[in-house]
Amino acid sequence: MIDIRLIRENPELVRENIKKKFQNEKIPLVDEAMRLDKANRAAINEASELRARRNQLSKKIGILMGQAKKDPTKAEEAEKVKAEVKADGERLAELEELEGKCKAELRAVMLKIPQIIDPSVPIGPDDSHNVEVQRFGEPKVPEYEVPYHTELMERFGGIDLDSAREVAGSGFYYLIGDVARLHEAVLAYARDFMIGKGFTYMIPPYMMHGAIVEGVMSQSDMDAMMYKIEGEDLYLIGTSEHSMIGRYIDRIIPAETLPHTLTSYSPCFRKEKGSHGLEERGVYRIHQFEKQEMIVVCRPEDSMDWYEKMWRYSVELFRSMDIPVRQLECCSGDLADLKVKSCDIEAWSPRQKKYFEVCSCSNLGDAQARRLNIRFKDADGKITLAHTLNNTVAAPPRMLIALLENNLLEDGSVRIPEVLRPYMGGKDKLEKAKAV
RNA sequence: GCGGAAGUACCCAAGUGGCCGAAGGGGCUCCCCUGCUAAGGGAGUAGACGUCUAAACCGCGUGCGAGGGUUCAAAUCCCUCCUUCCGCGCCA
Repeated sequence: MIDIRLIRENPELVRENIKKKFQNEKIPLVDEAMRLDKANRAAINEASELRARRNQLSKKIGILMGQAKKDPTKAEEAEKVKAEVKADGERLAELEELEGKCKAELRAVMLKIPQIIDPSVPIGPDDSHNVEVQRFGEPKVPEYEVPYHTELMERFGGIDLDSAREVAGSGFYYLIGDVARLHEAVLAYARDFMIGKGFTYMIPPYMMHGAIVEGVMSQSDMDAMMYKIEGEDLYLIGTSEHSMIGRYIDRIIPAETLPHTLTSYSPCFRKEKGSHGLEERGVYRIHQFEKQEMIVVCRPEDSMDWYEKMWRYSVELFRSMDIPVRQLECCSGDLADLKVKSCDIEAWSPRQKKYFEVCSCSNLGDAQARRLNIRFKDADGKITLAHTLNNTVAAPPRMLIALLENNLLEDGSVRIPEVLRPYMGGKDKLEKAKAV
């Protein structure tokens, strides 16, 4: 969401930005926004004049009513003034309705106009134009065969999808034994890794009210992703970002506490409406998974530095588990409307011989903050919109795929990266285990 | 979940329809006095948002937990919801 003042002052810049994002159909929205903004302000002005008049006259009535106790003629006078105020009532009600309508329509339009992207963002219409920026680690393909991840997990007696389907449907899993333990080990390690970077660990609510959901996501995302609790005003979170950022709605943060660098754990629940390809079987795309996330709320001038730091943390984390990764920058057309700049960290899959997404790092600039009214206040009293960023630290079910594939040994066992061993009771290998 | 009480500015708190954007106190900021560790006097102290403006000040509008309603007029009356506290119940 951009500042309406930017449209008032520099509509051409906003149109150019829309073109860069290959959303030409949205260009008329700029004029639409200007029109609504103008109508809105006209209504506000007329309505507040009427209100001012009403306030004045009402005060006068009050005085007359007081005097009427001694002088009955004043009561008549008061009645006259009452009639006067009442006469304006209809017009005022009309204007108030108009005001509400314009405001709502304007917001709807503004929500569709994309955030101004960073000049460094590569221009391209869709994800095929995303740009590989850099690789970290050697993407190796072993001589021996690398099986599908579910098969690997089954080898260690670590997964039961059949029962999960029966109990909860497709898109759920039972993780078992060492695989389940490894899953938690990754989370615990990721948590401690971020704490080591100075982030504050947080466990947020896993459910939230509809009003917060509407604040943190678009209606279409909401329909496609969110599970609602029947009969209650509660939704299951799709990522801890939802309740972590929701925490800041309508807040004025004391500037001296910035930046807020947080790392949150939560289960995530997603409907995942849409097609599931062959490569999305197993634990790749599921309705329930767990994730360690990083969230930064900072001053505008610091957000690009944080963006750089954040994606590098992901790279460092994955490299410490011997997983080759690359940084893939989102091009303009693939960049979500709220984002100023974003990149994915993709892990190497020796089986598919390609990289796949494991982390998504985004700088939302002030777009999310404007939408949710997240501001900070300096010592001199100046209030400014904050910048917000988020990035995945680790989402184990999916990243377990990369972990297993990249650490698979020729004998069919999986080496446990050293950093995870303390969380695995010192174990250094996953070995064949019987199913339970 | 049931019953009871409450929600007013940084904090405490008065205020049951009209000179109330809100008494009083504490705290904080500034000034004065006095000086020896604490006391006296005075002034200031909604923030925020919208609008107006080139911008700011000013003005105007909104604002007393949130949202509706009644009324010429709502902190005050009515309805719904939320939160907190105290009992009881239930429960990891």
